[in-house]
Amino acid sequence: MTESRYRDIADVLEREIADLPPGTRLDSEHALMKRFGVGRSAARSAVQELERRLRVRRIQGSGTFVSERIDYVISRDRRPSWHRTVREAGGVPRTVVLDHRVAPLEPDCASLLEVPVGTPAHRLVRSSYIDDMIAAFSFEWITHDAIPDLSVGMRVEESLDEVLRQMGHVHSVRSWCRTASDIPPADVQARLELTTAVPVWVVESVNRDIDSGVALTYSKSWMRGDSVRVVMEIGEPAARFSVTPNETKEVVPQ
Amino acid sequence: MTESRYRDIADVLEREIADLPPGTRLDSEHALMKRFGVGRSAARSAVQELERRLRVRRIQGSGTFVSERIDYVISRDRRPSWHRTVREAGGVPRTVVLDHRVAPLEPDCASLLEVPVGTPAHRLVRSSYIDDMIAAFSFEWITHDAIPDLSVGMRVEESLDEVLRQMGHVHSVRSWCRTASDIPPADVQARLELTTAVPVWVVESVNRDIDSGVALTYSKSWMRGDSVRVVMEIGEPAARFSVTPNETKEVVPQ
DNA sequence: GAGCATTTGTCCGTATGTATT
DNA sequence: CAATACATACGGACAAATGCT
Repeated sequence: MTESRYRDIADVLEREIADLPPGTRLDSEHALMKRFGVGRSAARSAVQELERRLRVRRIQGSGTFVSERIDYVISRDRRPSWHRTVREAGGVPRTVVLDHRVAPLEPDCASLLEVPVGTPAHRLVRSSYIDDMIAAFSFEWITHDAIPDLSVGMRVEESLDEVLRQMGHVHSVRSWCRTASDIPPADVQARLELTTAVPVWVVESVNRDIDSGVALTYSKSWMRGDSVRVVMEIGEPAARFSVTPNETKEVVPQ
Repeated sequence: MTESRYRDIADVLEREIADLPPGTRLDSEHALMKRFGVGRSAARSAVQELERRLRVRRIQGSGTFVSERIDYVISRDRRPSWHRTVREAGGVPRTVVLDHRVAPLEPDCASLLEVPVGTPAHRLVRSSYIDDMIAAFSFEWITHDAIPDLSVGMRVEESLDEVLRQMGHVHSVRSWCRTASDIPPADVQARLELTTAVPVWVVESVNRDIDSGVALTYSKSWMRGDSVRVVMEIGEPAARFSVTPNETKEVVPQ
């Protein structure tokens, strides 16, 4: 492969920031120029390389910051809760309601929630953060029957899963889920504060009450790849196999 | 957001190549400079933007080519066959065996295949292509019981699923699967002919015989994001919902 | 194999624009 | 308003990989 100074610099920086807490600011491009004795382009390429590796995110006018990337494991038996998942990974979750209204369900949502088209349901639009860094953007539909006064609950508790438990007296579990990765549409890209077109996670999910089996919520979320690593599992649990497919012990032959 | 000429150029080119067959070569950077009346950096940035959008892949010394991106849908009821999936998407699949040996199973694989540690099994290392463009790289372990003379079958048929059907007389189905997206280790990155560190799919799968329930194969594959869009589904099928989570009808409020 | 043109990859210096603090 | 930091862009140069003669 082609030699490159910027890759060396990126490797050095990657090792350095490995132990730094998320949100820590890196040296500016100008500082890197002086430190490594290179021009602007090499210094800039190095930091962009780290951005491609999902190690940092850059904000114009502000700086380059160590990113926080948590595992978001989706399987039949895990609670469908953003807040819970983030906290278990050691991050501080936060969710902001951008819009909340009660509206009749469109055909797509209605069929997934197994109610007649036009049935009124809560419609939430929210942004989610990890350690105050934007991580996800989502639409959520919650059947009106599950919890008529959703807004009351959402004022004291950010986790939808928790609100449904405490005020709706239902325990939601994932009954269906579809995950992919894609270039988001421009509006979603803007919501995720992405300045360039990169793949993000698309997670759709239908949750039901564990006891009655009644469909409660349908959600469609976009998640930044540098915030979460979505891991999706189907079938019987992986016996004694490690959960992280990160480490590769196998060596490529020849 | 920041204005940029290169984004405009990228948009123009993206529309132009939308209808071109995969593998078609784009204009060189030099040609784009003259055509759009910009310098090299702007022309180059435009093509790199298309690369980030997974629309093209670039090969040093050769050129920039329209990429082929197929849907790879993983669910309980779909056949675990690369060749079948690619062909259904209109692409031409090809697989090359890099290494084939019979070796005793390590603990991890043995437990997933539910046989004693050290049981001999076939170990395949293969590269897979779509329209002669590298798309995937995988390790596969096949229990020796399922098909003792695997190499004979692999000489006439590239699809492992087909070989097992025709020579092993077993019909494999996915019993467990885990999918994620990650920056690959350097050796895998090289195998995928990636010159920069970008996220790729990691798909692990255990397949069993549909009749006896006996575990047949365990595989770990890496797939380029600009070759396949992995879609994974758990739970009951999505009713009348479209399979592609691409189109976003919802409008972001305010 | 050697040589050559083409194409992308890396890097420099410099300048200006834009967003944040 | 000023300073800082990232974003875009120009022109030039050389390196490395590819493909063809």
